[in-house]
Amino acid sequence: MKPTIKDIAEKAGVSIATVSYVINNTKSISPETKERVEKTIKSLRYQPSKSARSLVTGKTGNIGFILTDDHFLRSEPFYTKIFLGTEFEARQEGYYILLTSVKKNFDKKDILPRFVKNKSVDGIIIAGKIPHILIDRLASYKIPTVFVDYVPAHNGYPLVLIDNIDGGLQATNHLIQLGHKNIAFVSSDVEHPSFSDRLNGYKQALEQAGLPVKSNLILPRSAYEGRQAGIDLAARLFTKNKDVTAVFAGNDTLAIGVMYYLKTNGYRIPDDVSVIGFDGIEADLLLDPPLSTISVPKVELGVEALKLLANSLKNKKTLPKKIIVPVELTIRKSTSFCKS
Amino acid sequence: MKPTIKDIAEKAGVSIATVSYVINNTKSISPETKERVEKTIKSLRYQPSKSARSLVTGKTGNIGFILTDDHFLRSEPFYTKIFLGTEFEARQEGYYILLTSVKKNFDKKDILPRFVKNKSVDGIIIAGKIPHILIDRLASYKIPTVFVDYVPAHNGYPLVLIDNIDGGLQATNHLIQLGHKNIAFVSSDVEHPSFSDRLNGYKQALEQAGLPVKSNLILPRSAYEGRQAGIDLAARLFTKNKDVTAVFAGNDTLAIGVMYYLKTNGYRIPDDVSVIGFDGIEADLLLDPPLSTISVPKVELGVEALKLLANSLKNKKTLPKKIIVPVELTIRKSTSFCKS
DNA sequence: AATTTCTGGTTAAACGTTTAACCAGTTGTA
DNA sequence: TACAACTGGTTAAACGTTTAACCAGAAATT
Repeated sequence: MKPTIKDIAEKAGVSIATVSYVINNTKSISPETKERVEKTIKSLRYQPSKSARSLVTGKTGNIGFILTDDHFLRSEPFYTKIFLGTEFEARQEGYYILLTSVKKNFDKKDILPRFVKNKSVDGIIIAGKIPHILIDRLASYKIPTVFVDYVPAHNGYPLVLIDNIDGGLQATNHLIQLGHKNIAFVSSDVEHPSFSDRLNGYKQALEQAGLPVKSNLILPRSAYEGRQAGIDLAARLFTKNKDVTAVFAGNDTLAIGVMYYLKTNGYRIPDDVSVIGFDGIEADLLLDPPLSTISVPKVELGVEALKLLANSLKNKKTLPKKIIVPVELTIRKSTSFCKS
Repeated sequence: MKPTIKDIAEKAGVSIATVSYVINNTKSISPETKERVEKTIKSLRYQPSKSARSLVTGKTGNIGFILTDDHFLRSEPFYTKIFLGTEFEARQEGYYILLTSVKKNFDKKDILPRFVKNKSVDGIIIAGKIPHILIDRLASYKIPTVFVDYVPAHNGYPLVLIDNIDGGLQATNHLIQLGHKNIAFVSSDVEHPSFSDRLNGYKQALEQAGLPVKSNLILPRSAYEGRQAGIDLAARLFTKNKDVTAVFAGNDTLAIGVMYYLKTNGYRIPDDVSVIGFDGIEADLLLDPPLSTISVPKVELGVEALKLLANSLKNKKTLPKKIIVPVELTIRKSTSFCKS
């Protein structure tokens, strides 16, 4: 049988309260007793019962992790890595993570994750863009929540974000330094706060360099998704603007679409057109040339999210906080000096 | 305050035991009382406390899901989809899933997932190949375990498997029907039971067709991993055997490596060499031509694993069972008639 | 010397369920 | 008629913790 706190108490010759105080070190106990108790705990391989504990404390020791299934299934393991970071940090902090995905098009009729309905989590981490209606419905449960890599419309939530503006700046500056003047920006959905920030970085970089911001070179959205959006945007861009020599794509998936369009239409990369992405896709031998990109420390995002949540669960009084993690320019082969 | 079973009992004018019996319908209760209780439950939005429940039943309501981190981070979301299936089915069955990854090279010094050490799961699902030492150490905890997509050396475990032999048969038959005679098989690690089964299917197909099984066309392992292994194997294969017209790769990643080698060495696919993979990678516009493959119903694998585990947790007496899920040939553009 | 404060501990209630044991009434059976 | 067997319910113990309240003795303060 699994030993209980009672077994420890008896074997160590103390009351169960003392054992509890030792475990949680929540009261001053003499060093001798403390050691004696700790020894018996070890010798019996005692592990406190989580259910008994949470029954009395009202805490579950669980944290929910929510993302949309299309994000979860993205072939580039972006959110998977964030999750990995979260789960790893959760071990340190003694939490379990309940991972659940919701439909991208979550609507009224859909049911909320079970763990929020019966409150079997102490807090929630939401990764990436999720439907607004879901956020609203979640809010009514008053469970502490932190967002990673997404800024919900209603603020007041603690956030862990990528430095998208700076990333946009770095990407654009890189192209500017290579001598490019006609630099385009493409995005599948500029409503998404990440994309709009990247666009802002792009604009700032151009202004700082004294280059004009041309609205015909900014394609903020597409009717398509994923790579197809990149193809679509590139097609629209290059049929009208023959003088574009560089493209900053809002993310790597778009960039891949753009590259696909360019290659199938006779452009050479980077000789005719330079392309840079955003997200830090792994170097991939199928991608020819390898894509220059803005690298994002995904695991760290997840770690920070959990830390933030865990802290606010302990101190109760943490103000809504915002953590911005820096990004880094990764130069590969898809960008080079402007030849025209 | 969250309502408790007591609130329900009072409002419905019965004892808490009755409420409990209604909820779990574990005793005969008159229809009228039953309805009255159910109504009050609804009206107060009552949800039984998981911790109280598991304290007395000894069941946690959780299931652990273990896989290695390299599997979890594979860019093709193979195991991610299995997980999705498991998690989805878990909702139906009322379980939560605790997902955790272990290092691919788990060894003695590494610590076991927390949820097994303090027994906060009722059962475990293990997806894909995991280190043997981990399996052994897990075994000592006597937690019901099912394996998905991997056959551990020690048997007696319930298994949910792909029909690898049949897949090998189908792939090879497809090539044979296209007129190929010199068909190679490449694998990164034939110790892995999946690969050895696929190889067996390959051999069976050849024999049934009256074709010789040539050992020089079977490359069972590589010092490399992933796509690099495919490149390595193709190089070894084609420098020695000029007459090979078709390659059956043990999985899609290998197949991609093989294709990469062929293309960069002047072979046309499928005109000079046909290539078929295994796993059912999504059609991908970067892959030229799109890869013919054996499609695996990943989500279903996960669903079946959870069902199997859940059943054995309920009936206690389920014998070690083996569930084989069928696979399907997906013909795309990387295979065609033998031209030589 | 008398009082207060601190130290290191104990006792017991509480958390919200499940479930064995019991019981009164009703129905069925010999 | 007497008794057995259901039916539909109740009572109360148990699960394994945490923690407020208490307490005796030692140390510190007046």
